[in-house]
Amino acid sequence: MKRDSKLSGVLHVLLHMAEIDAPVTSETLARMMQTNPVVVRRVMAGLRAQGYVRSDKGHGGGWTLARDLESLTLLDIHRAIGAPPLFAIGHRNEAPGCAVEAAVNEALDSRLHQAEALLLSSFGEITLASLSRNFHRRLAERRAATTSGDHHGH
Amino acid sequence: MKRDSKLSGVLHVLLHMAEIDAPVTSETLARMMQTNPVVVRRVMAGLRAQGYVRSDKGHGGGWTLARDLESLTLLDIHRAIGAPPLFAIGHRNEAPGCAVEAAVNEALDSRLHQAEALLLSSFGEITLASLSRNFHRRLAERRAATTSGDHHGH
DNA sequence: TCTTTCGTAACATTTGAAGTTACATGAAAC
DNA sequence: GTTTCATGTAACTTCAAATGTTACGAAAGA
Repeated sequence: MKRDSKLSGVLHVLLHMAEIDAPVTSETLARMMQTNPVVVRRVMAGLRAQGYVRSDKGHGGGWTLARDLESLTLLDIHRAIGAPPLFAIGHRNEAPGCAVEAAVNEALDSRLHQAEALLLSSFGEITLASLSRNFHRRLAERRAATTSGDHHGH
Repeated sequence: MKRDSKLSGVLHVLLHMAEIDAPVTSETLARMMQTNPVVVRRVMAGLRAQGYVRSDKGHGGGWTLARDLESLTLLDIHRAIGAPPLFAIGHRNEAPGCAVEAAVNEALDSRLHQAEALLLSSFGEITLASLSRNFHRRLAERRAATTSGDHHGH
């Protein structure tokens, strides 16, 4: 079972867009995500439908953030890309005539739903802005490490 | 992304075996799980390796429970079938040179791990015996409903 | 009008799970 | 002992879903 990395890919792209502050083409984003422009458009379409990003055609066109990162959470993004199933496990038949099946499904489903609720609510608490801050902190650390390695430290 | 239903399938099978109290062939189990005998053997092999079930060849052979259902939890079963990934989402590259990627991965992974821990621990609290009790309760209810429908109620 | 860029349908590729076949091994029945 | 029933397992095939690709249309600016 292959893992869906749409969410992670989109987040990656959005954070990069926040750094650039000018329309970015699908072509460029595709290179960042190591994928294809068409795939980018496909997934970004969901974000546009929610008004999180804008797309413009023609010269100088491309994708632009339409919202403050502070106002966007992982949950928003997850929903915008179609709220794909979070879990890799589940049960087989939805309408079990078998009482054993029903008992198993009930037990599994209740725990799965509980875990899902927790996960989604934690997604709701993470803003893209906080991810961006985390990113900048890393950049700074990385720069500091490099500088000291170059014997330019104090 | 297709959902893995091994866990649910195996639970189904184990509960049925508990009812039968005689060796059950892969053939029979396969019919219960609506699959193929070889697939059954494949997944049951993991349970046998843990000593949860026994298999015997030849006439009158088949699969037998080797443990009290009270001593088995969903977590045990999950591990016995190879502890397949619980989540359908994840990130792309494990070794990100990109600081954005690192920030995104950290945020996602930490929440995912947290949710996973919760889910696994809840699996650890559900015994197969409790599932079996749930199953018998359902049977009784179903029987009661049928009886009253047949005008045999008091 | 020509180039750029998105929009999207249709098709191709890939990948991993699941299913299948085939044959070997071992145990009980006869 | 040999026949039948059952598991063990490797190898192969099939299938489904995700992803990638091609192709062409629409809109916007140069």
